[in-house]
Amino acid sequence: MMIGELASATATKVETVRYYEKIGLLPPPARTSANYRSYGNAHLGRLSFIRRARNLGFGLDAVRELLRLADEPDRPCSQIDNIASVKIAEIDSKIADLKRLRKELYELVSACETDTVGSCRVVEALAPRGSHHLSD
Amino acid sequence: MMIGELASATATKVETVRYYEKIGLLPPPARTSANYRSYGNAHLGRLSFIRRARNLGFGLDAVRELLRLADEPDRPCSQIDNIASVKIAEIDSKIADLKRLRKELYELVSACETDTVGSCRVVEALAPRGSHHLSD
DNA sequence: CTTGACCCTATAGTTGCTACAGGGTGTAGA
DNA sequence: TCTACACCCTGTAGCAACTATAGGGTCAAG
Repeated sequence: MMIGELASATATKVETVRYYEKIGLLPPPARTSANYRSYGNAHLGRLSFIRRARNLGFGLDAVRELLRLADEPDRPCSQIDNIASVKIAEIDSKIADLKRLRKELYELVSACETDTVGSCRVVEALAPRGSHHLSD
Repeated sequence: MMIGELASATATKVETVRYYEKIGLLPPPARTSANYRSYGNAHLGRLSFIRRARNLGFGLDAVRELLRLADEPDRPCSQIDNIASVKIAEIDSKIADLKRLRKELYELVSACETDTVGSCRVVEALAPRGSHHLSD
């Protein structure tokens, strides 16, 4: 399989595949006589893994760690669970943040419909406590 | 107020304050005879605004836009509401994404507690459909 | 009078890609 | 056979939004 085929099979850009190789996430494949990269199913599997983990919000370092663990099938699953659990906690806190945010923004938008910026609650709310305008 | 004081008052790093000045988000303050930046309450207000907006998930361009609008108190509030409404929609979709993610991760973690990586659901789930190990 | 905490500028590094620039390869049509 | 075109190669520069480093200046306290 050539790089373009691998890329489209995993919804990845060609440049990203080469980038993953450069940073050591994807092993260098064999080359054809024309120096083209030639991939097999192992590469497809590994790249799919990487892309799925990335979509789940893991950073490249976490992906590297997951791959390292996944490559040693005798390790206890709990090590992988630990990484995933940390990620869940992160996600929970992000969700909480976003909900607070949403509530704040929603209240601001519904509180002013015809006013001018001078009395806009959005602006007031973003200014520091006790202040009423940015140029105070 | 010196830069360090301003920074700690707004939970910002000193370098970030200087960075905001460099990209034109924060107006250049007066300087002392020793060429130190000297900030007043207007700067504190503006930086608080920026940090709060950033924490609310606005990108620097959106912050710039909000500041521009906030600086002209006669504009209709609806222009700011529009920006906020778009942001609310973005937040809703981010929350939905994160919830999906959380559910997936949670199911994986609760499905395997004592197994080894070889049969770990996390690894299987990350691998492409139909495959059972990365080096297939 | 020197130590230490602060300040200054300018530049390079970070993460995770993405986009050139400047070339080579391989196949299909005129 | 020529040539147009899609694909491949390497290497480097750019994006957001900072963060860190190098190499210096300033100032109050001991």
